[in-house]
Amino acid sequence: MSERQQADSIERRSGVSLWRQIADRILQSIAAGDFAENAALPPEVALAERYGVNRHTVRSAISALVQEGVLRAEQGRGTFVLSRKRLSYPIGARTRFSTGLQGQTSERHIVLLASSVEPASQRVAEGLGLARGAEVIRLETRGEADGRPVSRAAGWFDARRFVGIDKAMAQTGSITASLARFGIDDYLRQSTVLSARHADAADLADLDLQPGAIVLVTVAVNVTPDGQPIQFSESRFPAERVELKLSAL
Amino acid sequence: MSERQQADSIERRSGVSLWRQIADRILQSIAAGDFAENAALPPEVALAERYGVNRHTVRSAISALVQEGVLRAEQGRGTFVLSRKRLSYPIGARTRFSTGLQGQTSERHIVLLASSVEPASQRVAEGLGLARGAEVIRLETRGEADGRPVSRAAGWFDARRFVGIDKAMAQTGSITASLARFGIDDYLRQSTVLSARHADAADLADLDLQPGAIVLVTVAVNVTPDGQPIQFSESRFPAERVELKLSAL
DNA sequence: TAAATTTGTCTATTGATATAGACAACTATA
DNA sequence: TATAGTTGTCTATATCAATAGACAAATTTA
Repeated sequence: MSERQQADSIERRSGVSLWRQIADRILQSIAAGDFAENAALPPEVALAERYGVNRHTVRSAISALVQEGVLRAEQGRGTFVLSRKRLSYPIGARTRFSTGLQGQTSERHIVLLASSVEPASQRVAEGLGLARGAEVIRLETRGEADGRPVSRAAGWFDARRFVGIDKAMAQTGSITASLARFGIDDYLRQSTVLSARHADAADLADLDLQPGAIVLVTVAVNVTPDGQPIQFSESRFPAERVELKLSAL
Repeated sequence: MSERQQADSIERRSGVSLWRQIADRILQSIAAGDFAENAALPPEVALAERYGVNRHTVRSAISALVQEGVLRAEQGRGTFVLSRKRLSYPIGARTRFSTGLQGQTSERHIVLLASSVEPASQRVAEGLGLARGAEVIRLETRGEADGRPVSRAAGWFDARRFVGIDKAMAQTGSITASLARFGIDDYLRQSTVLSARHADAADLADLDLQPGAIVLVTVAVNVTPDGQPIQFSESRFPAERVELKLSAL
């Protein structure tokens, strides 16, 4: 955002409090690289002037970001960027969790939170090419990198074809490895629909977000190389920690 | 979102007012197809109960959406969806504006808002493979569909190679047609980085949004079939009106 | 026509948000 | 060791957001 002016004005009586808007701006600034690692933010009075608000309002914004682990404030010294760069999450024909984040983080893994068998809803059935109401297995997972949640996904699989995939997932911690047990060595992403919205209560808990945060939502279908649908998924990413990099589709 | 519970609870003292959160939910519901065209929303008391808030809070949310042109309230009858489905904006190797939206809208076009010559910033230079500070032409455009803004983009081109592309764009109203004048019959999308954030003051004005809205941001590079970069762009989409569909090829 | 349903308006009260000013506490530096 | 610069805490006040209740106005249905 280096070309655009740092938005001069902030919207009042908008439904979004000023401190949250300012916190968003600061996050954007950091993500845009306006501050070096461990650099000091401008002093509170300067920020207050820049955004045209009271110093206390800036303090509210900063304290939210401190709580979030993005900033560290030291009395007498200043407020410093703890530099949490946004992860660049690749999406392409062969989207995989751990391979995609290689090099960006030292540690990453998927946790299986829950699994269940349920009748397929309309859109799941459509995505998987099953009859509505057919039994599907749902896996609820969370992706973590360096101890911070970076994704929260629900994946649906044909229950008749993938009996026990929940246990495989629990053991291996990998969708790819689990599918391999069913003879699927390769799969491709057929389609991805992407949207964004405010985090709801579930997102806040799942992704360890502060209220008012934004989540990126992808709805995708994975297929075998010959076009047979095997997985329907809805994933949510915290927009403040993740960007999606669309590569060679 | 048919599988997920209609968010049980709403976040309080979050920096985002309850009425805005509820307005967001209603928009999601509509986009998810929970209401048919011209269908009536549940009555205010029912919505209040569902979201666990006072009826007046629901009314604030509804009045914001009425102002936005999404709903129409009629005393004694109910509140009706004016059905503005989200456009599905395709992104793939051959992303074009007007072809992509075919069939979804009756009318669509790009307006050239401004153009200028400027030295390339760091990221523009990198994207176009030029030296930092090299002269580039910037085109500011807005995409409209059925009279509503659906995108707002800045595109940068090598000023030495594309002399007069601003005039071509003004005449043709099409990037593709303008590039054709420079002998470029085909181009591909090399990379796209996607993020989301709250709309800033400029977004609100450019995209005719209400404060608190969310914008999807893509930063992309277009190249000729032999890999020569020709365009660097940053586009912003109103998340409430647009979803991005990532298509293979 | 009467009753039920639904949106619209009004008053009142409480808590969160934002502004304002003053001063304490801590740090770096001249 | 002063001094300037910075974050932390406190009090006070005004405005916005949310709740609560009552009733009016319009529409649909029995």
